[in-house]
Amino acid sequence: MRFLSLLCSTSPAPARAKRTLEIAPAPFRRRRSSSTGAPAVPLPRERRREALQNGLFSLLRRHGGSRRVALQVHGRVVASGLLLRDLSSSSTATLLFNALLRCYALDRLPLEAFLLYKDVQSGSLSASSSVSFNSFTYTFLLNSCVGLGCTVPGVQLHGLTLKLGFESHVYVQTALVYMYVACGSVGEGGKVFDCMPVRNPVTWNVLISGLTKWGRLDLARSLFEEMPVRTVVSWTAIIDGYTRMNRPNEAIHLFRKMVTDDGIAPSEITMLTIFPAIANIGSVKVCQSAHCYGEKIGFNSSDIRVANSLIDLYSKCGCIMSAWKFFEEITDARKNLVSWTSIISAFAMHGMGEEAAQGFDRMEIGGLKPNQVTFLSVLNAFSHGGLVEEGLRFFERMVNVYQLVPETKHYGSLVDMLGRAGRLKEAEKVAVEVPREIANVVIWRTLLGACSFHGDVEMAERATERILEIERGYGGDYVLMYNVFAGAGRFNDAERLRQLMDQATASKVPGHSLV
DNA sequence: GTAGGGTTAG
Repeated sequence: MRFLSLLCSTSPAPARAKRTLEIAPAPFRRRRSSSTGAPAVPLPRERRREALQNGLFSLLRRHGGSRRVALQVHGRVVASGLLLRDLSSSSTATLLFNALLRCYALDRLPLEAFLLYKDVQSGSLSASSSVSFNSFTYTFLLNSCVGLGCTVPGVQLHGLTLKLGFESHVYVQTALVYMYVACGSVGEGGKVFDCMPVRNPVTWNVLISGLTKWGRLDLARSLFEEMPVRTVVSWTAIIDGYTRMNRPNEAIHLFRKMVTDDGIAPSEITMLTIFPAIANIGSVKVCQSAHCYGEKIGFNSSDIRVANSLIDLYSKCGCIMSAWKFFEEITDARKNLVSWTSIISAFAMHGMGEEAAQGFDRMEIGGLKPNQVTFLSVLNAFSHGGLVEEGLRFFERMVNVYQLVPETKHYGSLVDMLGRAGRLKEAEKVAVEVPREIANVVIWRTLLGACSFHGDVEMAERATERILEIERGYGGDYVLMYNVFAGAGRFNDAERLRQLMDQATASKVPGHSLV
């Protein structure tokens, strides 16, 4: 574990760090007078320590988002015993300690946060504690708990904060609501919320976002209507809820309402939230006006995520040329891996395998390293474009050159690609070779589809067997298999299957077109 | 020196 090696290390910086960050003034370096070159009088110990604390603190502020810097500062704190000693309570020490916790909370590193807290609390870092815990400490610790996926440490902190008298502290209580709902304990979060004597918009937003995240859209909506002051975050959260629940028209309606009724300007995040809703309704006109708005307000050029999402949006609205044109307008320096993956996936959607391959090559030349998502997009492009040999070659490259472990979807794409091309034996071989831990029904369903298309009855039976081993309730499988039997003239088998389907009480939802 | 919404696959 990186943290433990840090603790044991005598070196102030973690071994993995590429370079040690320069902090002025350095702790044990003697200053030289600039005029004479003679050593200056060393600062008193306390002042020297405070200077170092300040240096580390401002370093954290400047590089707040960097995990490497946080770990380095942590290492420095441990190695130099900075939070230790017989000082009376020092505000700088507390400041530094909290800032470090904040970094861990933002970076979702609960373990590091708790170890730091424990060390200070137990006194191994603070002989008579120069650090005093305050509301900030508990806010950050609670935020660190998010992502643990369990509320146990959070519940303990909850008790502790009550004991310490933070029961009406808005920040601490809001952090509690956040911790509970983010960990899935929506009811507990609601209880804390209900008991709060004072709330602010963030408190409401935290609860609303948590509710939409867990699909409780109606409850979120009523809170949204009830809240006294709605900010852009509130609107974004509720819009996102509708988008996720596949209710794009309501999402777009709310977006318009936000701008016209409340006069609130959408943020970058609001744009990111509304794009999938626009893609869902597939309106080129709305897509274009979203593009224009982004240009006007500057999001398209200031935030690469907005630009990337626009590529995807154009593509999903059927405008591959606009997607391509917009992509090309982004300067190479701004394009990141997601930009390239988005355009490759756009080509994939439109069956343009050659273009996807060219895009991939250009990306590689530009020095970007593809990930699993990039490869999945490329494979899908080859599958939809019928470029089987290229697909197999890229799969091999993904595993051997880039050392990426294929996921179920990569195998699924291969099966689809081989199956479409009628190379059923190879497709079945891939399906059989999928590691057991990640094998799923989709792989076999894909193969069954290909068998049905190419009329291979025996293989279709084998695929159906595999599907039924895993899942029995999906009527589509029976229908496909029925068609295979019927197509081969094996009407008795077809009838037997239909009875089997009735027994399994599988139901097939009748197909319908949205167009 | 606090807290909240986050781009690509499907």
